[in-house]
Amino acid sequence: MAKSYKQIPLHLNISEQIHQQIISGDYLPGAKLPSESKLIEQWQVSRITIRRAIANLVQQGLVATHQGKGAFVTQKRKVIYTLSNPLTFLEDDLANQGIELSLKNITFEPVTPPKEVQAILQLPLDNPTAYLQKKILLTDQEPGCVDITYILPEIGYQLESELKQNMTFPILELHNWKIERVKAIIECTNANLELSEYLDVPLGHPLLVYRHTAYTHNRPVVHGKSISRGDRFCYSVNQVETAFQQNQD
Amino acid sequence: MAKSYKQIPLHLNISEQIHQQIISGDYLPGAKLPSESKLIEQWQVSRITIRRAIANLVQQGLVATHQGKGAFVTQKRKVIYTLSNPLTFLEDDLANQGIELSLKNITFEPVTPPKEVQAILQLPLDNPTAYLQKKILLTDQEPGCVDITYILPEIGYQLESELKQNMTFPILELHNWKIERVKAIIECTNANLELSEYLDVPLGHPLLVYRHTAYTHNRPVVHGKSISRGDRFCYSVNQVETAFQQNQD
DNA sequence: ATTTAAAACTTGTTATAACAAGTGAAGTCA
DNA sequence: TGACTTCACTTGTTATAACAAGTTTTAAAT
Repeated sequence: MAKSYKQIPLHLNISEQIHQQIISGDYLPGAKLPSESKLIEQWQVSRITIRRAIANLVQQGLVATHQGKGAFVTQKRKVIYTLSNPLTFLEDDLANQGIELSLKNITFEPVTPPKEVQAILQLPLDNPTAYLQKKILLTDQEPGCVDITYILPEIGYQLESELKQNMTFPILELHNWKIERVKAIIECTNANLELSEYLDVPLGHPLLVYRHTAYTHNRPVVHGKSISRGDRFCYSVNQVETAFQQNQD
Repeated sequence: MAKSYKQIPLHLNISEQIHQQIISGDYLPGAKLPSESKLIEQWQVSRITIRRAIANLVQQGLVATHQGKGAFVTQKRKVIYTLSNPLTFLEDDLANQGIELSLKNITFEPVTPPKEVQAILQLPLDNPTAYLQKKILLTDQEPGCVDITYILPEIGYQLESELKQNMTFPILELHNWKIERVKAIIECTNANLELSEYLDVPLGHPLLVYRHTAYTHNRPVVHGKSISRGDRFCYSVNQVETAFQQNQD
């Protein structure tokens, strides 16, 4: 029979207690939690409740489950993106942290972008075409970031082969498209189906989004977003008082 | 009887289709989805599957549920934090966007901070005390951000009443603690129990974290984190080429 | 007419049950 | 020995059922 419940649901109670056990070191990072059947035995509740409790922990990023294997405490060492000069944005940064960076191209094709993107890139109304590139950044062989970028057609056509194998900004820099300004928005979301497959994370996993537009001679050249695993990445900012007077516009 | 399932689970199929309906405008922001019983009728599946499908949408931030009322499509208009001068960090920023800012103090007390914080604030080893402040920032009367900050004891003692009612940085500035540099990390997580109560969001809701340390004359004065609702806030950055040569250190 | 109480919605929690499917170890056959 | 199969163990999906608890509408009582 279904039992009554008061203020705090059972599944929450259980997940909070396991949470405490993880924090206190009863389960170290990488360790395997007891199997569902053992937890059912231990807590004397139904499987649905245990599963809900574990789902809570997964949602909080403390635990990751693998079908057929078990539930494991996640170990988080975050990769730091430094928000200073956009050109050194990634490669040097990651190299300094001893992280191997590789790249996998998913899509590279001319498309008609959505209205907002057409406006941002100032595409001609009679032929609003741009190259759409999707690529996955792998850090230490694991997918960590999806990059979805719209590129001006002349650039995309000219640099296709290089853009497919390298980071965008350095390649532009190499070919006389000097990036002088980047406007960016940092936000967070949860993984949808497409992203969860690209990044190998469960649906709803927290993700960091870096939406950017890069300018050369006050002309937008690329616009897109980089979506990183929130459990593995973060952004670093240095705000200096003097920057206030200098970058006023 | 339980039916077989192939690659794509039913609940995912359903949530993706509802997702499409939301995107295509069948359900506008703020609109109410059909009730669970109607969706069960519509899709000819069990309640547990419909609930799982809706849970997926909630997890992705597309839908919010209210017991006794229903499930509603969320309407997102994000508040923008500009990462330029830390002093104007919030108040001016939000005022420009026509957003009313108010503040609710939760905690203000002297504590012995954790080891990492002691080191960052360079507290004396024989008496490692600092003020711990927790406050909630409300934008347009709704809780949007939790601020958890450790403050040097002399500052906390002197400015207690003012810090309880105002933003931290402007108050410090007013009293000869000129903030010259802020080191910050931006990351994202999902809401745990404490944060979900403070911010009035479901467990696992995506959150933006701004971890910062502020310096006066190369001395750390405050260290803490601001945790904002990921569905309502984002950070804006302007990366300018010239900034590279100037802020080298 | 206003207030109160009941009823009819809604979503939230929990239990039991069965089958699907990934993983790894033990055992079988060549 | 080596490749294959089988089995036991794991988590994943779905169904049915009952009760808890907010919310709104309706009906009753004053």
